[in-house]
Amino acid sequence: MAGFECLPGFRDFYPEACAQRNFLFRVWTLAARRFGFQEYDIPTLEPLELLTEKSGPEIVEQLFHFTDKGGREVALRPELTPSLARMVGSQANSLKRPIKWFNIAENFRYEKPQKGRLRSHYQFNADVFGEPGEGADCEIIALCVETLLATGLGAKDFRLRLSDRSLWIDFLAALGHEGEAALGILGVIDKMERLPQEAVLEKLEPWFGDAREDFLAQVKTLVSIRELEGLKRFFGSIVSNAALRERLDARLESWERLLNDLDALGVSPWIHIDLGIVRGLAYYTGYVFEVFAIDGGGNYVGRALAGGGRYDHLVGRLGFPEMPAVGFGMGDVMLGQLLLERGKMPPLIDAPDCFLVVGGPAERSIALKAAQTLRAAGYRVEYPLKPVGFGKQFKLAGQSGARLALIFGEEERAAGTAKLRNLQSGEEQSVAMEQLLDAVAEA
RNA sequence: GUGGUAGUAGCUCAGUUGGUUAGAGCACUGGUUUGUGGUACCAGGGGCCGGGGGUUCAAGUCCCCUCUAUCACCCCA
Repeated sequence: MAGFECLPGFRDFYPEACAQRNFLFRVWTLAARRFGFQEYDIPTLEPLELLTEKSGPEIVEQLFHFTDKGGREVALRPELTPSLARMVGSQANSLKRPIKWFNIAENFRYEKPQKGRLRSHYQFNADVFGEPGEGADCEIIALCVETLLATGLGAKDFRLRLSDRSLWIDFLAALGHEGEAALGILGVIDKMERLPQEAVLEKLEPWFGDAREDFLAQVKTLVSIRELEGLKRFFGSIVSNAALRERLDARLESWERLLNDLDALGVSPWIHIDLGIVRGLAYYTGYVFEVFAIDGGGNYVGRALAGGGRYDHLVGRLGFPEMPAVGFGMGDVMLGQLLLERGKMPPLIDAPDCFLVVGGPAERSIALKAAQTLRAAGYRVEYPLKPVGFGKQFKLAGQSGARLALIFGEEERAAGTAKLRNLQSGEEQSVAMEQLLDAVAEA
């Protein structure tokens, strides 16, 4: 315990943990590429102002920030959306649309660490810019599901809860609540799942007064709906003016197209309509979703594995041209924990292809030349770094997980050969030194 | 940032009402073993008992502070 430890909320990645992390990176990258997303990257350090612009000054308390030697207020990025908006916004008129980009990066946040939530985590982000229709939402949602499936998770491991802030906004508008009031009410609905009913009613009081119990009953009905038909019935019964009626009908048609496309893409088994999800962040404008792990009984466990949605006005609000956008983020901490818990983390043994057994000083340079030849050909080759007895070397060869042992002893040197042993089958063969590469290739 | 619980070897833990020089298993290193395997046997290295202060003849053990982890809040990438 002496000496130094990691800063709180940070992690050292020993080879096994590093291999697991890189496994996630690989899965994320390959999934994004299959969907035609291009990788981009942004700086780790950003001007403080860029980050407060989006989230307000309160976020400063949750940032690693300081003044640099040039007197600039800077901060480690807590997320990449503002930087991404800058990149996209700066080139808004010259980038070919739809813009489909992804990134894997370390993000930082100064807050009390907890399980599944550290001060540094890696996050996979994928976004589509420049396409306002639900086709972009569909692509994002499908990518999110396919990415999780590519990690090895299955039908009974997770569920994507799909909601729609646009429907909520229209619903609240029909009840006479718009703008700030609507956002405040959505904030309460976001917490509804975790709060006792009395607390929820109390929070609703400012907007609904004595009608709050009726409103809550309506909300409960809405969030329990799991079928599109149910949504249609619910919103069909809402009393509203003609303009609102038209918006609601158009939105429900968008839902229909979205669900059809998701079905065609094969991901509908994971999609659960659930208007209980509204996302805490105020900038979401349309479809929003969160992915949760589920246990054997279908109950949600832990924090969200991923979350995202549409944010059509954020780029504009940051001072760039208006640009519709939809995206999601997925962190390494929760996902890694889940894979380990469910036994879905693949064994990531970094075994060499060949382990060289070296007789004595006279054989050593022969063995090392062979090592060089094999390594140059792309094989992973190891040998003992110091003189070790034969018996011990075979033990090491077995422990290393290597497929082949190549034996360079006195007898072999005399015959101008090496002995090639298959460590699984135990079969051995002598090969002339000049045949070694071919023999290894065939073995 | 607020509250609950915990901290002994790299890991999992034992350590009696406070009482000699702090233990086990696993892991690691070496040996048995200079020509054939992950076994077995033997040996070894490794601990400011999280840190600091206090009580006591005596503290891993009791008290206070602090750090760290974890859980619940707050908040959310």
